[in-house]
Amino acid sequence: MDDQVVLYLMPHKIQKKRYDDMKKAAKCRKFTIVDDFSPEVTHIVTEFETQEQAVRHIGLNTTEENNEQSPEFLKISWFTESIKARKPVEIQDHHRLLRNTQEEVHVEGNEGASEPRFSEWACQRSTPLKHQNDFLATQLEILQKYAEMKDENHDYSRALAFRRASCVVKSFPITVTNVNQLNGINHVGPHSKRVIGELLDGYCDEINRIVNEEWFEKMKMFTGVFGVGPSTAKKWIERGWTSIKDAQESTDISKDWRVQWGLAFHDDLMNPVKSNEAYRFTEIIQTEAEKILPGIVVQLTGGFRRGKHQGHDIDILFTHPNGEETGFLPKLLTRLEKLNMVLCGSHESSSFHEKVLSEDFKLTARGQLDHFEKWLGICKLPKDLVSGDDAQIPLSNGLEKCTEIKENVDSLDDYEPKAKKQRKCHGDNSPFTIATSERDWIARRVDFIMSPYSQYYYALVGWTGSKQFNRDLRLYSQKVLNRKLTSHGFYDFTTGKTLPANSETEVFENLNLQYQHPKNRNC
DNA sequence: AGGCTTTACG
DNA sequence: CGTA
DNA sequence: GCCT
Repeated sequence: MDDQVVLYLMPHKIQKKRYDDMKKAAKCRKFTIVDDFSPEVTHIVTEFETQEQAVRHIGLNTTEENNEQSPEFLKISWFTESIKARKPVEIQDHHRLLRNTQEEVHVEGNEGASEPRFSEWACQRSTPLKHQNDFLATQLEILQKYAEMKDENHDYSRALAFRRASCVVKSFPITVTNVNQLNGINHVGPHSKRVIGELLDGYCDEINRIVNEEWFEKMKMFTGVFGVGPSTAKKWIERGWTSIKDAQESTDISKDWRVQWGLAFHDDLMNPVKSNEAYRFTEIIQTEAEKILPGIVVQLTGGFRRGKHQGHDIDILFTHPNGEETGFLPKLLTRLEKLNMVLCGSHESSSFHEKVLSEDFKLTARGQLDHFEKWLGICKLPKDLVSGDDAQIPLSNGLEKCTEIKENVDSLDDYEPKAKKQRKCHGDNSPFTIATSERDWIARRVDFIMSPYSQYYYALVGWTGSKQFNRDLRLYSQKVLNRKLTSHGFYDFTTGKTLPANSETEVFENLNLQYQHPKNRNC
């Protein structure tokens, strides 16, 4: 009897250390325990609550093949009792997992009926752009930013804690009027509670002091420059600089192209990109992209995909269903340069390839690896394409203008020298000269990302964000599922394989999460 | 006490 | 270090 | 800072 027991302990929802200890304990007691699921397995032990959840995460559809001797699905309690008894104990009903007769809706010690419990994971909650606690969220994020900027010792992690508290109030279903409404909610601890309480009373000294701190103002200002992070900002403050102008007038400044252009076009780049502008730019890109590579998928991502009305840059993700993506981005950039829409930027290739994950060797042949590329830069967008502060401006306005530009440049195509001259023009003139010259365009931060089709939906989730939503998704994936989520895929440590996804919905299904619409990922 | 997303590129 |  |  005993030797017929083949144990499979599912790693999901178990912390790695505890999981290893449990396996060790089983081996010590001479249990037959396997690392991966296989048809010989007779006893599956898991932290999942229902058999259906467990089956989903075993991956293979095992249920079909061995009806005759289907394995037992057991709770951890059976495992611990068996460890204590030093032999597999008799299986009783309370050891078995629940069966999902109907999806979800098992109210667990929660009052009321349908009110879903407030999840500890932000990726399991809906976090809309417009929510019930704008003021509190904004204030908590001041504490977050301040901690991030100080970053003495481990302030970066304290910053995270404030951000999580902010995310809680952002997805809280009602306006918080009393701190006690947050009792028992994860991620809102004593410090955040104290702050919220004071804010509700009308005065919070801690926040008041921060917003009145000159250092904080300067840090916000300097880190607002493209290419300038906390470290550079601190150096500038130490030099006694108090305005962007001080940095612009300095002769001793970083030669990093981002800082150079970021300073020169600071005014343009501080001017928020409006959603209409982003949509129109995407259409232009779509038109050009299709000429270069028919069938290409062009997707506006970032905050605009989450329904934001303004943002600081435009993120566009590309893919091609037939895997013909190699070399596309350079061609697109050449085309945009001819259209006189490129100010500056840099290509970034990636060594990432599925083979790097599954096999343990690095390809050195660049051409083989350039499947996933990025371009980060600054584009020139016609001002009248931008000026649509009125949402009712017909789309054709922008597109006509675009066509006009294209025609002009098409005629230039035959005049190689002229085209070269144009490009050189930017090389000869300093960013500052260009910025102050008469011009009918505005500088915009733009990211282009090319993803292989096999990774596309993971890239889509990753590039749609928000940043906090991604952090939470990935942490959830690691802690709950023992799997690694990136914008390249969803990787199972135990099997060494990535799970494919053919839609954004499938990404969430793979994660065993309720689908969240992009507009509800504004954590 | 240890962990906090991801992790390569320029 | 800064960016994504 | 907050959670495990």
